[in-house]
Amino acid sequence: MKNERYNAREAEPRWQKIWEERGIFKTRNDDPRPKYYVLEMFPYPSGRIHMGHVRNYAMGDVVARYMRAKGHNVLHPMGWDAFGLPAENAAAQNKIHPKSWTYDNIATMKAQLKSMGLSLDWSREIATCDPAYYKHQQKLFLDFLKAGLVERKMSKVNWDPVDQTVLANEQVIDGRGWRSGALVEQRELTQWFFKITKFSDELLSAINTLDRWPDKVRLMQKNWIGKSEGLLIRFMLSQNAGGASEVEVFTTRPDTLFGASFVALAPDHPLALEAAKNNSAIKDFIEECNRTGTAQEAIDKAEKKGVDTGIRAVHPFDLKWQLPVYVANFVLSAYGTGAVFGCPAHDQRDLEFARKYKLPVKPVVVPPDADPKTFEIGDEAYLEDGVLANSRFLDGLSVPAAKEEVAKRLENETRGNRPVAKRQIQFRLRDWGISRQRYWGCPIPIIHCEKCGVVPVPDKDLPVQLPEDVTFDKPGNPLDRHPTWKHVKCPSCGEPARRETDTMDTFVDSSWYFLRFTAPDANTPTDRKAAKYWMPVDQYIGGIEHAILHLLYSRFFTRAMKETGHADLDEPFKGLFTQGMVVHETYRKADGSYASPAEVKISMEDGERVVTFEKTGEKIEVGPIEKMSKSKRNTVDPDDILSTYGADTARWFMLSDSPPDRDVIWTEEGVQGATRFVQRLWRLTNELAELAAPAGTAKPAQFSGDALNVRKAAHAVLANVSEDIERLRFNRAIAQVYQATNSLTDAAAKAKAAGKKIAGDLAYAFREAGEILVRLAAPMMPHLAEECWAALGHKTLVSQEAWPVLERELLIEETITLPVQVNGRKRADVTVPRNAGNPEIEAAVLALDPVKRELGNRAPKRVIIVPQRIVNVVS
RNA sequence: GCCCCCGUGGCGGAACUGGUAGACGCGCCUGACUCAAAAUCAGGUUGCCGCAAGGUAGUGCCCGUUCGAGUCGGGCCGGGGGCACCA
Repeated sequence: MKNERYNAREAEPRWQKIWEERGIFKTRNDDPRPKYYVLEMFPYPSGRIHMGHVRNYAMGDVVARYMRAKGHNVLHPMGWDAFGLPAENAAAQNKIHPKSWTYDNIATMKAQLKSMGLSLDWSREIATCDPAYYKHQQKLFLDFLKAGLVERKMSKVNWDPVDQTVLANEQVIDGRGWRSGALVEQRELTQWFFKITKFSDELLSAINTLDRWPDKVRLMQKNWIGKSEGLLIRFMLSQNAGGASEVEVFTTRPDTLFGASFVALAPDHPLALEAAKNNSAIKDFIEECNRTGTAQEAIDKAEKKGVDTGIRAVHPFDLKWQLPVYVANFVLSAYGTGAVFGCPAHDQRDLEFARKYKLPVKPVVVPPDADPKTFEIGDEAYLEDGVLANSRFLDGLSVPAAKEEVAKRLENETRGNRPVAKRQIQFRLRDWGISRQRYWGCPIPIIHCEKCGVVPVPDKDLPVQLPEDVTFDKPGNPLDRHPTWKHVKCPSCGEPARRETDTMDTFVDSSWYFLRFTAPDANTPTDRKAAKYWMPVDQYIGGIEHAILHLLYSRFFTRAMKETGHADLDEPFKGLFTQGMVVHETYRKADGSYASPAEVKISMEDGERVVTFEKTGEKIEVGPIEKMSKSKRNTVDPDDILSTYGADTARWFMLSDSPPDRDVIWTEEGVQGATRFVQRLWRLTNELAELAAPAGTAKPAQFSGDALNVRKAAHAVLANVSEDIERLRFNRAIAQVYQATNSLTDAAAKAKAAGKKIAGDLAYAFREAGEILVRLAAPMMPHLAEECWAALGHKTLVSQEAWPVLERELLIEETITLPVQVNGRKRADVTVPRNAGNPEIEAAVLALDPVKRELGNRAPKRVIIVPQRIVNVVS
């Protein structure tokens, strides 16, 4: 045994089989131990797993195995985010049915995940495309509908002409569909919406309770919800314009009202459209704005443009003061009222607009130390805090006081029986449109009847199943053109009616799967008892790309499910961790084409790294390190890695090199290092198996010398690794394991070199240290750890062993070595008893030669002693 | 344009609340074993001066606070990410 190399290829499947046969990762809902729910974002079954998955699931598995060893009942499930457009695209291209394409992919990827040796409870596996899952999603939809959380409304939608589908605003990137990249068109459609805005305020304020989320994600969500407090102000018009006698604007800066020099309307504001009726310049301008639309946004950014409508608005505080009303390209119709008053001195966009059209620029807020008479605005608006000026009764007030004063006065002034202004809280967040004109999604369980209108599908008829006989040869929705599927009888009146042919956004599927995992076979969407026991997810791990949408929708869903009696909590994810990407350097051939890592050969010549194309020997230029992608050909296939090096090596390396929230660079050398360590730990374990006391030997009463040192080192590492895993600092945990391996290897070599038979306390210490080391490595390298555990003479599985118990007193040293500085510069070390008093330490320090040399004949001015830390002598 | 994050050896990165800068890994160099290679083992590896002991500079740049700054504050420079022309 001793001289054999560890053979991962043979050992890994063997241990996986044992784990599976004994069902040790199956989790029960009625286990008395404290619960711990660790979840990684479930994958889309695209075909094969990629390195990002390996990293993500390796992290989750470390947490799961660690918490299990710490005595928790751990839920660690896996499933498939299985609906979505790629399946339909594959169907259209390769004549494979989306269902078989999806399930084939699931089978492949499941086998890949299994070869990673993850401690998953596969009995809870979910696929969102399974009618057994989406049946409950349809029930949730209907319950939400009943509870007033679903709404059907006409709305202008982003139409993706390539995917033939509607996109949410958040799915439009630079005016293009986020998947297809096609230019998005505007269309009017009747859509189903989840009323997420009902929870705007709560979703925002509860972010403050998510203290185990990354600050970055919390900030992104806050910005996305976008709360702003301001004032709605009515501006009377000097003449009626098409029946309108006023225009309402929203502002967060009512304090700057006396600096107003114009009013601006969005291009599709009703008043703008009215004004366009008999003014071709306005009409042309509006058309120009519509034509350029969102796609031209970036180009338009530079220039603020507008057209004077000729209409004049009356200043709310001065009936004689008239402001020109413009239609402007920089005013958004979807936000606020679609109209603003322009205050050029204190808004950059307004300033640029005013300069272009020679409108007045009057500062009304000036820096506290500036003279209002001479303060002028140049190319930049003044956005800082300051004191009000040129503002009549507001002069001298602070900005908040002025805001308050304006609000108070205008609220109390009525014109046409209504107050001139009212306070308003405005959110950027919009309702979540979920209708998709696609086949491969969860059908919306609604029937449209001529007589009865919108009729929910009765619960007993759920699920509304997708028909399987569909074609993908034409664009558009196969459900809509299916010959029979949509024709049904109205559940209410029995007359012929038709089904809703839209399916749900796939973000719906992933908004509650974490709840379903707690009772995957329940015949209601959730088993409330199980959900109550397991939720919230204690540690959720996934990519930063889901920082906004998926997480926000899940937070909404959890609240909506609470309101409809399916759950008992608001926040689904107590701890969130967002991992970095896996990146790899890129290789370019002379002709500019990319080469894959598998095709190149890397060698060292005169200390220089030389990369060549293996087949032809041609030189390769090493390009920047980038996210692994097919187009750059810098991907590494997990299957190759797993079959060459084994799962433990792949997992180890994925966790070792970089902090988990940062990108990790995949390098061949790094993997080699990891695989070397596998062998080192295996050799050390076998060495220890010979040197150490047999398993089960009674603990000696006393330890001294090397035995004590071995124990101290082992327990110090134990303390650090435990803390590092708990804080998800896997790279540090691994560095600690390396260190422990080094010191134990040295200690073993020293003991052997001494030539005496190792017995007594040292033999025991070696066993203890070895067993600690193996268990510390186990969450990261579970297969090797099992093999080592067996080699140490155990019949049990290390996967089921408890975490080593820390003996804290071993961490306390009797003497401590303090660094000694003179004037902040390290000059020496001093070793003193742990509880030495300051005078004692000072005396010892001043007696040191380097200190005496630095001080010369002078007496020290001060001696600063930081307990247990450092001594600094100031001369 | 706005907001956020990050700059530490040849490389990835350590350094808890201000307290020995460079843990650990990779790479490289030297040596041992070997006919040779791989594997393994031992030693070295921030720059500069020095045989060495040691000294000296050093965490993107400048300034400040402090007995003491990679860490805190101000101002720059560079890189990355997010976004909303959001009034």
